[in-house]
Amino acid sequence: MIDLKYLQKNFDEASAKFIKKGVDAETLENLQELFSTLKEKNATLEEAKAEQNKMSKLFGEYMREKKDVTELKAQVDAKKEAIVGLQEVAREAQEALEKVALAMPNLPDDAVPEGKDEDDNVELRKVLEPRTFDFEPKEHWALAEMNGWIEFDRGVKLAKSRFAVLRGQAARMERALINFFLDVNREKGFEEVYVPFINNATMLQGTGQLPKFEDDLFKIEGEDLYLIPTAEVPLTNLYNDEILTQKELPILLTGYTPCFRKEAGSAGRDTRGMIRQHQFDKVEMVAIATPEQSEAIFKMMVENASDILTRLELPHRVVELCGGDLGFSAASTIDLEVWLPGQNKYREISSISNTREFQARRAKIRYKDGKKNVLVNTLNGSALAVGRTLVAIMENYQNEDGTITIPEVLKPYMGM
RNA sequence: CGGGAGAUGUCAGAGUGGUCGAAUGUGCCGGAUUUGAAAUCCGGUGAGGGUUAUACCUCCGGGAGUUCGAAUCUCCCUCUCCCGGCCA
Repeated sequence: MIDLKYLQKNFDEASAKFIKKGVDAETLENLQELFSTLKEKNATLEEAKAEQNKMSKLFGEYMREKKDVTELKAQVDAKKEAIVGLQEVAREAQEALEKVALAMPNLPDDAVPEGKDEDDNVELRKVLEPRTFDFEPKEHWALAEMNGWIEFDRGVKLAKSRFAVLRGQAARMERALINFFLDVNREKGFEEVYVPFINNATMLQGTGQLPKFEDDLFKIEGEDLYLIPTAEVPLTNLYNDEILTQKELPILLTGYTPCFRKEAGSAGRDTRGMIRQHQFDKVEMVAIATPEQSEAIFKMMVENASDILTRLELPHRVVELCGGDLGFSAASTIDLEVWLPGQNKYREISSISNTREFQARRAKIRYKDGKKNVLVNTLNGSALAVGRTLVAIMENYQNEDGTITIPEVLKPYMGM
């Protein structure tokens, strides 16, 4: 959630920033209006309540002194009636504000490049040269079929489209990758955590998936529960509504979870292969930090994800997202894109974001700085998306006969 | 799923209609004592909103109700613990 007090006090500055992220000025004005209305209605209501409280106290005194209370009672009754109306007005103002405020994206950092979509993202650097092939490299779905690694049709049979089955070596490599990622993250100081794959609506609101993106989530029927779309949700919300001590920050967490996404709105995109599935594995990094710590941790997280790709000898590039391509909760994001020779392009394999206080404000995650409670900064990033890594290995490590060489670093993880 | 008990501040735990945002202990912070530490003593210490700052409002699991007044009474829900069933 954005800081409404900041918006109220620095309206022009905030508008300029929001425009970078594609929010129009009208929405902002509306929001500011709703906020000041709420404050006004609340003030009126509270004043009335104060009067009622005062009279009730007096009532107690009258009783003790055995004075007549009929007149006082009439007064309180009248006040009570008035309060009911005022309460309704205040509640409506509250709801109107929340509806708009919870749907507002985060403000982008000042350093975020201008731009409206992924074409305006800025490539920061390339890591490792793509290999040159003396044959036509195949796409992963062709390799999957040749090796019997992935069964798309049976995945569809078991569930529906965009589900797949991994078999034999592919299934083992999936598991090897998870272990490899967790081990590297642990080396870098992240604590390994195992969490529920189903979270309640409050948690989903805390990290920003709800209320705006309900259509992207798998909901459990008849329950207030959702399959998680990313481990960012449970890992960050581990500290939902908590006040941490400054000593324990930063908290660095890593965890493996499957992720479930409806992929609403991406009909027709990446329908072939394993790039975009309803269920996929991911190892996630999450950091809870003070505002002073968050920048350095952000860089460290990017380096770590890049390092994992390097250890797998997978060529990739580091891309800074422009304002228009930033996700809902992010103040700044760096994507890692891995080279896919079969598709002849770079594809996203990791996305690392600093949400600053945006999620912390929604999820009420604070720390004690002296006497004051201060919102933390929360950061998250993949290290890495497992299915897409498997795809990248297949395409980059393919041989002319369609076989796939196992990357050196994975051999111990696959009992080789 | 069936039976019983419970939900209060960091935690433990009192409070059963007004002077209770809440005793006491504990934890934490500051200070005294000490060469330093432990022990001891003194002081401070829940959250959210609101205000320049006070006032003031809200919160004792959540919601609805009774009452001039609710942590305290009534109803519903959720969760936790114990016993039993089922079960990886």
